[in-house]
Amino acid sequence: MLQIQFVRENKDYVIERLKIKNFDANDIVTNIITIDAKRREAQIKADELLAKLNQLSKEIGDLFKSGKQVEANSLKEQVATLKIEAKTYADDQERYEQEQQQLLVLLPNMPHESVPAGKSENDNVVIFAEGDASNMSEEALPHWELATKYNIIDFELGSKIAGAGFPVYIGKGARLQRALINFFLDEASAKGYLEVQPPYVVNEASAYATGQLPDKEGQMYHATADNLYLIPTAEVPVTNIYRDVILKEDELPLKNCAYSACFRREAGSYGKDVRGLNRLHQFDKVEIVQINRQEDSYQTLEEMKDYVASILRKLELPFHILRLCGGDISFTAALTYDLEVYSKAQKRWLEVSSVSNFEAFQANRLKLRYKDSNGKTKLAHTLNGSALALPRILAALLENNQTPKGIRIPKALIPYTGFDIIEL
RNA sequence: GGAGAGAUGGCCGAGCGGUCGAAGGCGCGCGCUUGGAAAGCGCGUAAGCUCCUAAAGGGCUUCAUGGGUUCGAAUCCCAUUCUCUCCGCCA
Repeated sequence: MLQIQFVRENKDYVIERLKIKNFDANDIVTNIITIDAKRREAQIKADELLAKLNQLSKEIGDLFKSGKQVEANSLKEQVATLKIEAKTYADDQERYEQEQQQLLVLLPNMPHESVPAGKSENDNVVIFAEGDASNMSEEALPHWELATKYNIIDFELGSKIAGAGFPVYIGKGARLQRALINFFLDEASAKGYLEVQPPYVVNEASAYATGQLPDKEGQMYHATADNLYLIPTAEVPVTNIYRDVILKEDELPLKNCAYSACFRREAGSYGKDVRGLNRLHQFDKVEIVQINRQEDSYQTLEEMKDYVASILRKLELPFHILRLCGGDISFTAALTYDLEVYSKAQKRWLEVSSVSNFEAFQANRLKLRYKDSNGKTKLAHTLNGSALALPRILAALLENNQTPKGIRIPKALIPYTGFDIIEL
């Protein structure tokens, strides 16, 4: 959520910036500013009357104490009418506040200067590429066929138990999952990220604070009996650790990593995108989160991007890094890098990580602040990224490492898997 | 799930319906003291909104959350959430 004070003081700038995201903010911003004026007007009136009420109440108290019952009672009558008046203004104020809030949450975050204009993913800019992204022979199998051939993932069995998009991993497949999770967590810990294990469900307040509610309600599984939501990413519970928190400056940067299962309804997805492991309702992911000073957040973003790249390198996967254009960047992000791995058998790039700086956009809703060296309280900048999501990594590993003998396990993973090949 | 007790500032903890944004302590910051440190002493130390060009200063709100009673609520009443104790159930 953008800060109202900033929007009020930089109306044209905000509208201009949001055009990069192909978002026409003119009407909303104009509306917000009108309501903001009314809101403050109502507050001034309400505050004035409340101040008077407080004053009179004190006088009444004093009068009672000194035994002047009659005067006290006549003051009481005055107060009665004042109260009604004050209530009207206070109600107005609250109503405007809510209206303003409802509009404010409709505004996306402003993109960073370096975000290229563009309409769709086709306008994203490749800023880095590494590894051999050539295709394999025509006999190469896509991962869903490899999964069946080697009996390591059973998609039908998952459908029987739960539904489409809930695969069952078997034997070396299951073991490989566990290896990847441990590998990712160990790498992150070595890089200074403190490991946390959060709940897999969150309450309404948490879902609102990170912006899943109200707009993405349909994308989350909802346990209605207890009004809990299954997390779509560990970002939600981990970021909420810092809801309503004021950090000390020397605690920054704050680095957390977390493994969690992630649950997404993915309503509206279809076709080749959902084939095999490409899009699941339940998947595993290790998430990295950083909280930092405003002036340091972009350096942190580079560091996080490079860190994720280093893991892909260790897994010997060909990848490239995209700077997302205005049309493809998410609602909440100011700048996002996508890391995509080349899947040689599907002959396409698979998004395996998204690393973003949200600047103060999330922190504003979260009320996540820090005291700087002057003792001033400021909104922190938040960043996060997948490091990494398992299914597509698994897909690429299976496809890219298929050989006539079996599926080769990259060196870095062997200590975790305990085997170096998946054979028939 | 049943019965009871509780929720106060960064932490501990006090708080007859008015003088309480809240005693006292700890912690933290600054200063004095010291060769330096500790101790000691002094001062300071919540957040949000708002008025003011800004600073200074003022106003309003906030003692789990939401409502209510009252001229006036941390204090009384109701609901919700959470914590603790006992019972029940149970990985």
